[in-house]
Amino acid sequence: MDSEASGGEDRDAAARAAREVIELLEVLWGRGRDLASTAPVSSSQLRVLFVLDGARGINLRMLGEYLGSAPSSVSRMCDRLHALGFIERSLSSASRRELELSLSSRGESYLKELRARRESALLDAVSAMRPAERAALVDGLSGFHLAVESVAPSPRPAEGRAADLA
Amino acid sequence: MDSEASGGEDRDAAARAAREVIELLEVLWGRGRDLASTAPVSSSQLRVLFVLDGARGINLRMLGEYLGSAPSSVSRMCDRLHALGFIERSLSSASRRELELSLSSRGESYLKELRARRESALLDAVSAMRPAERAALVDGLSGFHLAVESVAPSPRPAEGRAADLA
DNA sequence: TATTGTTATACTCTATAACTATA
DNA sequence: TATAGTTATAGAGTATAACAATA
Repeated sequence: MDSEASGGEDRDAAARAAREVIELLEVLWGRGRDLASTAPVSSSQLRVLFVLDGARGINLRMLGEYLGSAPSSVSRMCDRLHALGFIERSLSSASRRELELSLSSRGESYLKELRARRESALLDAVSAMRPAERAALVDGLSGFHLAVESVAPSPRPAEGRAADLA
Repeated sequence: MDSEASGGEDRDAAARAAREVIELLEVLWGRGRDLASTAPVSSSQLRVLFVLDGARGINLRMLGEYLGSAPSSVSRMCDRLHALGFIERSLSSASRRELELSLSSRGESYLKELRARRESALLDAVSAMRPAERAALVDGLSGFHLAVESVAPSPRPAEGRAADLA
C-alpha cells in the first residue's frame, strides 16, 4: 500500500512541499541579487559560470541553449565575464566561426569560494533541524536531484515546461 | 551516535545536498525567466506577488525590505504590476504619505494557476522517485522549510548572509 | 528634521532584427 | 544557403541621488 493504490497523494504532497520550498528560496535567495554590493557577478552571470563548470569548451550557441537565452544576450554577458577575467574565449580549432568557452582559473576559484559560502549559510539552516529530518533531507534530495536530471534532459527541457517555472 | 559526537558530517552532507539542488534549479528554473514568451510577469515581478500574498497591505518601503530592493526599483515595478492589473495600490488611511499594497483578484488567480502549473511540472520529477525517497523528501523538506524560516527572519536576514546567495 | 514615495540617470540583462564571416 | 557570432535598438530591473509631500 505504498503509493499506487492510494491515488498518488504522496506524489502530490512531495510536489507541493518542493514548490513551497522553492518559492521560499526564490524570495530569500533573490535578496542579494544582481549588482549586490559584495557580489562581483550578477545572478545571470553566475548561471553562465555554473553551466561552463559542467560543460567546458562549449560554444556560444550551445551555452545559450543551456541557459535558455538568445545568442546576443550570451555574447554580451561573455564580454563582461571575460572583462572580469572569469571566463576564457578561444577560437575553435575545428571551425573558425566558433568559440570555445571555459572558466578561467579565477572563475574556478570564485565558484569554489561561492559554493563554500553558500554551504556555510545553508549549514545554519540544516543545523536547526533534528538529526532524523536532516537524514531524510539528504536521502530525499539525492533522489530528487537524480529525478530532475532524468526528467529535464540538458540542454532543452520539455519545450514549454520551463516557461511555467519562471 | 546520531550526530554530535561524529563532528557534524551529516550537517555538511545536508548543506552540500541542498546547495547542489539549488544550483541545479537555479539553472533549470531560470530558463523560462523574465520576459518569456508566455509569462505575463517577470521573475522579479513574481517575487513581488509572492511577498504580497504573504503580507497583504504592507507599504512600499516594507515591500522593498522583504525583496531586498531599493524603493525606486519597487516603485516602478509596482507601476507595471498595477498596469497589468495584478496589484492594487490604495492610500493608507493612517498616513497620507503611505500606500497599502495588495494583490488584486486577478493577481491572486494568476498566482493560484502558476502554483498549479509548477506543481504539475514537479510532479513529473517526484513521480520518477522511489516511494521511500519521496517520503524522505517530504519529511526532509518540511524540516528544512521550518529551519530556514527560523534562521532567516523576515524581512531582513542576517545582513550580509543574503549577498552570498545570489 | 525624519520618513514615504517618486523622478532622473546610468548600467546590466533581455529580446528581435540586421549584419559579417565561415561552412 | 545555412550557421556562429556580433552589433543596433528597445524595454525591464537594478542602483544612487535629488526631489516633493507628509509626519
